[in-house]
Amino acid sequence: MWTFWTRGYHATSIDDLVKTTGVARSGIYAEFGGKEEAFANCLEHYREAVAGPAIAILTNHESGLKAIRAYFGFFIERHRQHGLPGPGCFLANSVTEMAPHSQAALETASAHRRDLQQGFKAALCRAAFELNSHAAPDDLDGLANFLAVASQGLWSYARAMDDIAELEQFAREILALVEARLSNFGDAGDDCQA
Amino acid sequence: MWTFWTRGYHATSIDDLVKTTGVARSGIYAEFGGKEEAFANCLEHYREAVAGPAIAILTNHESGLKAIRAYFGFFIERHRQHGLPGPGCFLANSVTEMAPHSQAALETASAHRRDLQQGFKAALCRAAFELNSHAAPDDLDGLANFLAVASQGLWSYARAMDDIAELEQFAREILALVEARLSNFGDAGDDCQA
DNA sequence: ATAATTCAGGAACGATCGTTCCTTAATGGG
DNA sequence: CCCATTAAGGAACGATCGTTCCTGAATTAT
Repeated sequence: MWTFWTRGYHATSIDDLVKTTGVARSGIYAEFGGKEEAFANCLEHYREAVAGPAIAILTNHESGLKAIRAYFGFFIERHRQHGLPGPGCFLANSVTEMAPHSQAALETASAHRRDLQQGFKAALCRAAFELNSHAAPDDLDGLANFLAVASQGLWSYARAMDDIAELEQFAREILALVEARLSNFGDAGDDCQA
Repeated sequence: MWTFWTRGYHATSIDDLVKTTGVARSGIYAEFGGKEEAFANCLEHYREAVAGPAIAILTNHESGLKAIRAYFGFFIERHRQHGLPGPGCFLANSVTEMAPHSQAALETASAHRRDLQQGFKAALCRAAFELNSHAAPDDLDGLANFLAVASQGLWSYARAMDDIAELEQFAREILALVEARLSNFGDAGDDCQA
């Protein structure tokens, strides 16, 4: 999976897979059936083993705000350990490379985006309660969508950056924006006119 | 350029270029020297002919807020005309595909990111003045960085979406977030403690 | 009108691609 | 101890890759 993840589909040859995995040529075809199916398999495995646990952070914490902070903290910590530039998000990379020519990759990625958006939505609901925010459900949907886009953007940027401090600043800025917006909803009926 | 843009570097063959551009095989090598150089040339051309004018929107409007709104409006309008899924941002696509293995693509893209960030910064300075915001220069840097990341995320998402209304919602949410944060700075010394 | 020059178009090269198939070493049942 | 079964390792296939080179038609200068 790592090879597909870092190099992408087209830039990875069967020879590369043989060398990096140790599995013999025939083994790859016996187990998966070919390059395309092996790639799809890796994409699914990534969703379960990498993306899934990351999204689970959003639902594991009781506090919504802490959950969102923990999600971005996990992101930063991961890149602090592995170093920059990172491999990015395998799903996002694949969509960029394959879409709009591969329907399968597109569907897998949109399923992932839905999961991520729902995770953020659930955390935001709790956060809005904690902050006594008067945000409407539609507002939280919009915020959740935004957080999904922003976090995907962060993952993508991590593939092309070499300064972890800059990445941290981005993450902090996103958190500050969301908190400001949430409290903006909360104050909406009190002292603001918008 | 369009072929490289939509399909990416590795998935585009010289045959594809011959068929889509009409230029003969030898012409491509006579004019550019090879596939890699042709790709680099397209990347530079994209920066000048596509990314440049888009960034110029941010500096052309006198009003900072209008400039930022116009930038995202241009983005939406472009995708409304061309239809979804769009080709994404050629520079961002290339970074995702080539980084971290191609230093050249990485440098071109980071130069683009700097341009975009500076464009947003200039517009934000004017916007902060318009709104009587008390945001510090560092705050505006952070906001500009955020806007750069978010707009890149939007371009990337446009490559994998088919509903323009959803794209519009994302753009509106980003604008709302930035405006909320700007006015949050403005109120910082008045009735908030953060 | 003729000769020199240019450049599009395509044939052909070696390398590498994804895939298939055959050989061979390891394993388990008789 | 011997044979049937399995799976790994690598040779080899046609197709396609990026690149080079050659041919022939169009153009320009003399």
